[in-house]
Amino acid sequence: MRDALNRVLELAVVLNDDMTRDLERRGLTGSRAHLVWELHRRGPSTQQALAGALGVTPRAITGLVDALVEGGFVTREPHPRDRRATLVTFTKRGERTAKGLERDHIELAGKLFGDMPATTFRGFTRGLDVVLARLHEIVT
Amino acid sequence: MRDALNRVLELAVVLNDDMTRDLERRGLTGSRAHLVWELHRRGPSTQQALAGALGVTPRAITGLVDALVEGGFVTREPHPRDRRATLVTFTKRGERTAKGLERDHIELAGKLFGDMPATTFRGFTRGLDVVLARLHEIVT
DNA sequence: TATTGTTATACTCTATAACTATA
DNA sequence: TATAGTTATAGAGTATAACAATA
Repeated sequence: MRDALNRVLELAVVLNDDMTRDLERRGLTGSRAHLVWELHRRGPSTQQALAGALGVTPRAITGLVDALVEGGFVTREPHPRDRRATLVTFTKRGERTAKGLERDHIELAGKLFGDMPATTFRGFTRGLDVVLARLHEIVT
Repeated sequence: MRDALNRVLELAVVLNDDMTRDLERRGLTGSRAHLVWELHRRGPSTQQALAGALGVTPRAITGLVDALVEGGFVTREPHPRDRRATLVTFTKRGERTAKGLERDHIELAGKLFGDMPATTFRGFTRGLDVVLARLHEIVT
């Protein structure tokens, strides 16, 4: 069991390193890519909404949006009905980048699972579900 | 396949959050715990050796060791045969903490896998091995 | 000359708290 | 009063580069 946990942790680390390298190729850090990912799912969003989605404080969002504006990925647009708020909105480049992230995600899933025998894949995902359920019990 | 990747990523995130909470209870951050873990495996080590083990620069080790000395987990002892080097060495508290980390690790593995049916566990670990192998191919 | 660990400097991410403008 | 986002300040982790002491 300890070995299984070690391999799960190894998977997490190597996966993170690999994904980080891909993000850097697209001019993003992990945190900035996370924001781009959520913005892609939600459409133009207030910074409050993004803070909730990413689980960080509004102050952290200010920094991430500053960097993404600087990099030409997003703009801050005035909220149509609340002059306190801004709507973080993709530029063309941001849109392209978000779609690229999605392609990377699909491609990675294919590389990891694509040529895995169906029975192995089912066994893996079944175990994964059980582990995730246990983990959520622990956290609660 | 995309869903399987998403669940692997979810596992990584929740596992990391859970372990981080446990580390904080022991007065450690993730990076400092990583150093403690390696020191436990290797015994008293030079900062160069720790930099290699953790995959960071010697400068980063200086900061981590400073914090661990401050927290009473380790001391810097003179190297017996090389006056340039220091041997990072556990205090009693550091020793106890390292053993505590090991117990936490075993306990977590037990919670995650302990009551899993043997066939489910085997299916999971087999899939895990395949995924890890694919991932290491990708990274290479 | 090469290595060990330091200081100097900088960047990313995060947090809390005080503040401005608006609701 | 409450909310959206900012500035101010701080801490953790990391990197590169220049440097001192020692090998």
